[in-house]
Amino acid sequence: MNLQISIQPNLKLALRDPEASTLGRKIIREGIVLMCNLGYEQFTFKKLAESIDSTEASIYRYFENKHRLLLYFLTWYWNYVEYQCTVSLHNLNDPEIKIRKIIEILTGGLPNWADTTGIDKSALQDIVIAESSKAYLTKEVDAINSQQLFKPYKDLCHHIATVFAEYNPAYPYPHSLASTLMEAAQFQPYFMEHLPALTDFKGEQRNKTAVAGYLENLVFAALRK
Amino acid sequence: MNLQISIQPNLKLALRDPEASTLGRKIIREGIVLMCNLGYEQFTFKKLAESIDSTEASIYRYFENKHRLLLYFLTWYWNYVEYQCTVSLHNLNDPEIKIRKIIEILTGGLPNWADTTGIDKSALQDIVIAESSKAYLTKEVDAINSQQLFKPYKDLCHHIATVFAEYNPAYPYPHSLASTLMEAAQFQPYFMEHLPALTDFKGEQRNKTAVAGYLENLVFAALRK
DNA sequence: CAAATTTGAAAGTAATACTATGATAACATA
DNA sequence: TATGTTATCATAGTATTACTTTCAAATTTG
Repeated sequence: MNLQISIQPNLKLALRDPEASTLGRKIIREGIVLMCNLGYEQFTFKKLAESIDSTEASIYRYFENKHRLLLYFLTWYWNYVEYQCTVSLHNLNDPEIKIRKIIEILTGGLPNWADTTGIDKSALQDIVIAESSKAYLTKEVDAINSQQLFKPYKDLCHHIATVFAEYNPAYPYPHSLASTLMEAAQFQPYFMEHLPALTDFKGEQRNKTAVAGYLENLVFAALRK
Repeated sequence: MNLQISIQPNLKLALRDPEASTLGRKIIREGIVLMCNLGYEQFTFKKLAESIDSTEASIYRYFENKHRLLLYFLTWYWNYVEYQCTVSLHNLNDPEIKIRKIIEILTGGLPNWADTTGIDKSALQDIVIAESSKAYLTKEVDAINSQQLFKPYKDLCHHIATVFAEYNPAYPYPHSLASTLMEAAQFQPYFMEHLPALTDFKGEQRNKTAVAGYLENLVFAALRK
């Protein structure tokens, strides 16, 4: 059996569906690698055009600007995480185990399991860690939000909050705890690598397991009945 | 008695001390208001020059680029918060009360108490909320860090972690909890305003007290002995 | 095969992020 | 008060970014 899953970000994000053409797919796949390497600020459509042997104008036919392309990447990622959560939690009843699973998914990097997409998940995860905040920390946030473009992120947050409520229905802040968890799962590994003074993870344990330990401790403490 | 406090960001941040001249002080004071209004991306030295009736070139004699200016603003802010914590915690013995005070300071906005600086603290706080992450989420992070330019932020984090350790010496993640707290104290009010689905704070309670309640609950739960 | 669509190639524009230079104003010292 | 120093202004200039436009060639689709 070959499970074909297709992760399709909101169509409003792109001017035309990039998964429907060779050029479009190259924009996404090379774009992820290039943005990961250069960082959002240094990344330009011109550089991407060069690296895929195409032109700036052609890329502009797919995406209005690089902020939309970033949103497309992030949407892809959050849809993928949501999908992973849905699959992983499917047969589980115990909310405690569900929460552990969620934290594992959020911190664990994406398994390349069943990957037929050709998307470099590890590069994508690096983009999510380093550039996510730039998606919403902009003066355009309200305009973007009113187009529902943050829906996958909000849906995942709500999904997690629902599991928290299942674990402890009396806890008053499930959504805030979920968004704090999602943010911390990005920031703590980044701090661990670049600003270790902001964490308690020492050099030798530079692995995601340590972060997961901290987050589990935090979440279960907060939710304790 | 007139307490004169002077908050001086790291000198390496500026090419010449902006507090030592009229123009320099205008760059800081108007710069804060303008960056708050336009957001980091739309803010330019040219626009700032126009709004203070000076020239781009003159501003470049004070700051290498706008990222340094942002760092200067943030450093000012974190030094100020550190100072406030030092003063507020001075006569307190009970670590529980200290923690409540810290959360109040982190979420409460800056009182304009004893203000002789002419700096718009409320605009500065908006910059901290919306633009802080852009200070370190850049490919230059390691270079900047090696110049000690994140020291005030790291010092405050360590200060808070120390109070956590005082409250519960056995807690294994005081620094990560401190950085998570500092980040959440910025993000939750931002989410409350722009992406309320990521929080549990409803429209009518759009005040910082609600966020403080969530953060106290979270921190004390994590630190529970 | 014809028509429609996509892409490439090239050029152009406005704004950004600087750098350079010479003139003038302010200021400090002798 | 004269003189040297430094800060600021005014202007101009460069390279890059973030796009837009146009037209021809290639490709896809009906």
